[in-house]
Amino acid sequence: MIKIQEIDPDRLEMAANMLKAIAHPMRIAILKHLEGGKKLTVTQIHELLGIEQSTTSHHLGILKDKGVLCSRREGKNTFYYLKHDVLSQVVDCLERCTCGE
Amino acid sequence: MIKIQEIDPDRLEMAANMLKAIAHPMRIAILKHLEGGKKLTVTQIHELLGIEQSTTSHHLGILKDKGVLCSRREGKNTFYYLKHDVLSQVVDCLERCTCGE
DNA sequence: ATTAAATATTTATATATTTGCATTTGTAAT
DNA sequence: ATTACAAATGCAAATATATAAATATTTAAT
Repeated sequence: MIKIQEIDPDRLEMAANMLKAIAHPMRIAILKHLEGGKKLTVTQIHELLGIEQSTTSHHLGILKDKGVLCSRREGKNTFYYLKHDVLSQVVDCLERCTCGE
Repeated sequence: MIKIQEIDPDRLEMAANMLKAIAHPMRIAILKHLEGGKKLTVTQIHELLGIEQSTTSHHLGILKDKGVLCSRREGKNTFYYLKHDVLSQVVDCLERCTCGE
């Protein structure tokens, strides 16, 4: 049994940033739409969520910047998808915890 | 295969709040100290983290309010501990994700 | 080279969060 | 009842975040 976690401030900061990126209702909704390796464009997400295009782009930018999502441009479209699929499990886990209040 | 997640705005909000509560370097550090069912007092945590007593109390209050921690008073001390132990797994999972950047 | 569609950026405003100090409340001991 | 220790609260200043409107960039088609 190795104790790797001596609480490195930088890792702490990174983890917090990643979580902060996810910790927003719209961004969680985005993640849920991307579960299972799905790839969606900015427009698709903006229509699915019913929020402004620029707001959508901002949220996607945050998620990408913090290492939650990746993106790939194909012609005029940019597809976004989960970088680590486990992240959607994190969200599910959290939701289960919010259940039994 | 049941599709439970029709993305209820309230659940979304709840999950986001819980995540927001966790998404802070100091608060993640607190969770790591409480892993495995450990119970610590405000003073212990405030000394472990090297931050102000009132700041510590604030952070603990946020974590408790959002359903991440529970507390139990014993004499002059108040012990804080994880409500759902799975939450420390969430943190570990996240940290693993921050690794392979 | 123009035009149009998709995405990103800039900017401004509103709102929320973090932090520490000072204070207050709760509890136990003398 | 006074004192002492532990924890919580109110407050203010600094900082960060969210949103949307307007603008700019990128790419493809004509």
